[in-house]
Amino acid sequence: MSEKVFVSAKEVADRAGVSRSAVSRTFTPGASVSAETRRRVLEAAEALGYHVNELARGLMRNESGIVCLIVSDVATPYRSALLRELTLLLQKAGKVAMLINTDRSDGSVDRALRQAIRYRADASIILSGMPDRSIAQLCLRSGQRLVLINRDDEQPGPLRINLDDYEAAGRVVTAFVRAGCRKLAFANSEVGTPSLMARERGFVAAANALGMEVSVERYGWTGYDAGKVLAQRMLTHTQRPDAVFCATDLLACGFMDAARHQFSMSVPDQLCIAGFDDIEQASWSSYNLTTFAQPVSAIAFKTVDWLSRPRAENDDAIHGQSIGLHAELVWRGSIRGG
Amino acid sequence: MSEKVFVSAKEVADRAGVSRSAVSRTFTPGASVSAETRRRVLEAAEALGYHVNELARGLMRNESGIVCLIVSDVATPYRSALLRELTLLLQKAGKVAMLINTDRSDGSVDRALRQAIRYRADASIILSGMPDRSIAQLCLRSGQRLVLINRDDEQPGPLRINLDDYEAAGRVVTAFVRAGCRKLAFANSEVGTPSLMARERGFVAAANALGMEVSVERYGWTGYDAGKVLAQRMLTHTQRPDAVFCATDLLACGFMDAARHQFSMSVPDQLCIAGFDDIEQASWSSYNLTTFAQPVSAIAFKTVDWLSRPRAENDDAIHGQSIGLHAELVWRGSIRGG
DNA sequence: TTGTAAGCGTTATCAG
DNA sequence: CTGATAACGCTTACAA
Repeated sequence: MSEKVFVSAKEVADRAGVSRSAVSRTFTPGASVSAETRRRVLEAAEALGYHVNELARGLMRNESGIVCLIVSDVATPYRSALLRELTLLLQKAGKVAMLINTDRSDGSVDRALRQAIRYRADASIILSGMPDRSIAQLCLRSGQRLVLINRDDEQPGPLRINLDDYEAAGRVVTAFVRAGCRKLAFANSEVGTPSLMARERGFVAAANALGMEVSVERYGWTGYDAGKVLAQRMLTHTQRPDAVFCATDLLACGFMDAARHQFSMSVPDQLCIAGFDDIEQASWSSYNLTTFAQPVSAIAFKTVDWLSRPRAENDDAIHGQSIGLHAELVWRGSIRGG
Repeated sequence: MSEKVFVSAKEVADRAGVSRSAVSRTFTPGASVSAETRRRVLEAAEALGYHVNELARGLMRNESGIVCLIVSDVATPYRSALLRELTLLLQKAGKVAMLINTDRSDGSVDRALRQAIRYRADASIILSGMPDRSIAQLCLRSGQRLVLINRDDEQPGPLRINLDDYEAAGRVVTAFVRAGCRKLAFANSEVGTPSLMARERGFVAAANALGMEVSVERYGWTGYDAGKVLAQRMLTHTQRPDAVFCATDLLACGFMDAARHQFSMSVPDQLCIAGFDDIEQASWSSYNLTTFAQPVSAIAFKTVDWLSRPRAENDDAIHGQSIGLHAELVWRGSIRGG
């Protein structure tokens, strides 16, 4: 027993003694129904436990209300924070989020986009990875909207939101120099996404402009463990750095822990550290990390706002629209002399 | 321009010179199509960029492939870890996850379940909050499957997965006593969910059984900040505890930071601390927290496994099925003498 | 193996 | 304001 049996509009209509169109109209926001009909329909619906079938509605309206969130590393502080904001705003806008985890296997962003198409998602938001050009084009041709968050600005997609990683990284050089640091280092992961590389390039360039060399090291993924390993490598050099900019807060936490607990260095006295993302842990008093804040709310707001707007207005489908957001430096205690 | 125009099976059929049923059959796993027809359909589909419309398919099959994840505090380490496992396994099982964030406003679990019904979800997995009995019954009556993770065991739902919170909490008393602690304390939040309260009761009961009193304090939400506040309150008592069990790792991290940085206490020498959840940060060397591991993978596995199984087999819809999972104590450095 | 036709639960159109 | 009727894109007997 217990097959899936949902009650349909016809049953409600029968019970309320009206036509099925009347039922449909009752549940369509801007439709004309008399108060009396409406009342009777609502009553019958309540009694029967009727709920509009969004699948059928989507079929007719050619608009599913579904927005796909394509993301890897969901359990990471920054990603999950962005996820929280996005789902919240999407819901407020009457949309529903379909979450596609691209953690395992390669080319899974493409698979995710294909799934978005199969479910006739109104839009896809890509938080991780890069879609293949052809599949992205297919999405756009199908009339699906695409948002790329912190992806390469070269990637196709009608809305691209990017941070000023390069410039931000430059600003931290100034901070280090002001703190009296001379031997700068950059700790990066090997994943080499555009944002990460932009931070590295920006940091190195700004340092070079001041006539300083930067020792760069890359290892592993962008997590805590990689930060520890990076510290082990970089702090055993003959020339120990006195300031290190980590491409990510997670890296910074790992780096700091290793510096303190394995090399007995004091932060920020012997070593200044900066990170990027402003994850919650950066503010925990064990770390108290100076870092750049990802404007999570702003990113989510811009995204959903753009999605909620009518099509015609932003139909820059060929070139795409690019929004640049600013990463604010959050001063805490890991750089001397805030 | 750029209305949503997806290519339909009819167009593929026309191009391939076959009937539309042939197309349908080609994309239905166990259907009989000749190799030649199949090839031509696939070719046409590829050329046109055709993708099955899951909305329409769901309408016919009465099975959407959608599973709703109802959750609050997504950005929290434990929750996001569970989310990661669930989405991954669901995808592997050919399902797709719809994420409903219940952070804001009350009664939103009910709203979420209603949405699950509207999208004809095959199942809903509830990670936070409690559904109203009536709406839960409606889901079940509609043939939607319900899974409750770490909710009250009294709640309705055919699959309930729960931890042995009560017993686990008892085991930490033993650990504290073995470490020579005499003044036990329990730091809890005010949210009072069943799991949290079970930990508190289990801890107090086990301590009482050994003739020890426990000072219990409750404050705020289950986060880091609340942990700090709890420490400030509990460590200014005339009778300072020498061991504290925090209902959550997040609370424990906050508590530990406050104890060290504001009260200059050393952990575990002057104060033993235990937490619950085994979030990633618990293993970071600044905390090195002894804690209970949430069996995240097991939870996700049990859930998806149950969902993948045919209906008849587990149609214990009235009583529901209850799975008890064990929380393993992870020994680290925050209790003396591991 | 194939095509034809009916039907899934909606909404949109169009008379009344 | 209301009710018939025709889509929407798909699956699935049923018949060939």
